[in-house]
Amino acid sequence: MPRLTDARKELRRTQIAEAAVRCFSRNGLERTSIADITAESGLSTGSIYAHYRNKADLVQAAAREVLDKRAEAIGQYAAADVPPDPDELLSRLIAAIDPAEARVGVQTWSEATTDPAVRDIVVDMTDRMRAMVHECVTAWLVKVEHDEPARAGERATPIAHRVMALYQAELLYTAMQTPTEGTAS
Amino acid sequence: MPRLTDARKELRRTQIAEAAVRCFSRNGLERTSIADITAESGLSTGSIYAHYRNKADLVQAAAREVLDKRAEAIGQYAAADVPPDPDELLSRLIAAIDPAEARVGVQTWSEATTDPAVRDIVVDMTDRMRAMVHECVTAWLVKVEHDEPARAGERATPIAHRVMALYQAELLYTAMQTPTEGTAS
DNA sequence: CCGTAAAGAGAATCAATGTTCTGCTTACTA
DNA sequence: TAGTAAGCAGAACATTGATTCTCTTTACGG
Repeated sequence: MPRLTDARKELRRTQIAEAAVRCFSRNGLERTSIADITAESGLSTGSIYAHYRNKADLVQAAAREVLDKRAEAIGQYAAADVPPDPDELLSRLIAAIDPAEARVGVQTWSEATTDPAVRDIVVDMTDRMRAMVHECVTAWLVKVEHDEPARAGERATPIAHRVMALYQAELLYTAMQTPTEGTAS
Repeated sequence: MPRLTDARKELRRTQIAEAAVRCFSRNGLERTSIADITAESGLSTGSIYAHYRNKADLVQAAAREVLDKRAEAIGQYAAADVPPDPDELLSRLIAAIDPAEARVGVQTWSEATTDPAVRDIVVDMTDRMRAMVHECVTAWLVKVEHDEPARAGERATPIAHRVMALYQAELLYTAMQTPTEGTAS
């Protein structure tokens, strides 16, 4: 059967999703038309609908895209040999924030307040990120502060909560600055 | 000249703005039509356009409405005789969060990422709120911790920053829960 | 190397919605 | 208390934009 090979198909999907993220970052979720994404991706209407059921589907893909990338950044630190202390972890996370993605991230939060599908994605991703931060903090407590693992896990919970909260607040601040940042491709 | 007295006019404006906030809370900024607000407010299309230039204007009014109400809550604590310590302040602020307004608040953040007018409102309000928290923390440092005023103001800055950040994060969590909460009038 | 069925382009459709317009009603002023 | 200009209702309009349809092109399997 002569359809696109899976790899190529996935490539097109991310090509479209990335174009969508750029558009969303510029104009917001609802104010980007399919035509905008068409233009930004260099493809056509029909092509986009061949890869995504509809616009909502694309929004969800964009949400996953952005959140996934952020989760990835956290995961790296959790696996480090010498885990950073919470303050250091936080400032590294903050340093890794990309303004364009911050904007789409905040837009995603907004969408999550009314769209259950997006809400599930955001909640799930947030939980995963918090778990990773928790893991990282636990590792730090064990390796650097020499806590017992059990006690470390317990103590890590409120710390992870705070780190996440401060991180999200910073994301918000970043999204607020530089409202129309030209993201030339 | 037979126009509505200023008080009555202002009443209609808030009546419309409050209806708008309820609609936004349910369906989001872009997915509420003027017709929805018409129905929710019990008025008509023409009437709404007699009080607000257009939908963007209404969104800005709603943003001010929600943010103002939050700022008000903070202001009370700052003026208290026995200022609460930062932790106490934070938990009181959190306790005062209303889910419906939290949702609209988050939607407002999202709008601010692309609409300069809304952005200005949000940034301005956030700055004002942070200033109030700063004032409250300073008062606490002076009255309870017996710092000198100058030093207190300095020490209060990072604390106020954290309190605001944690508060905003909590607002986000609240907005995430209970996606479709029926707000019967 | 072909044949085929999907990918892709772009016009056409069709619903939704912001805004305006036309009268009727009412609240204020004189 | 009467006149008037605004408030207000609701239909009409125009535009926008998501989705669908048709046709052409292309990439893969045999």
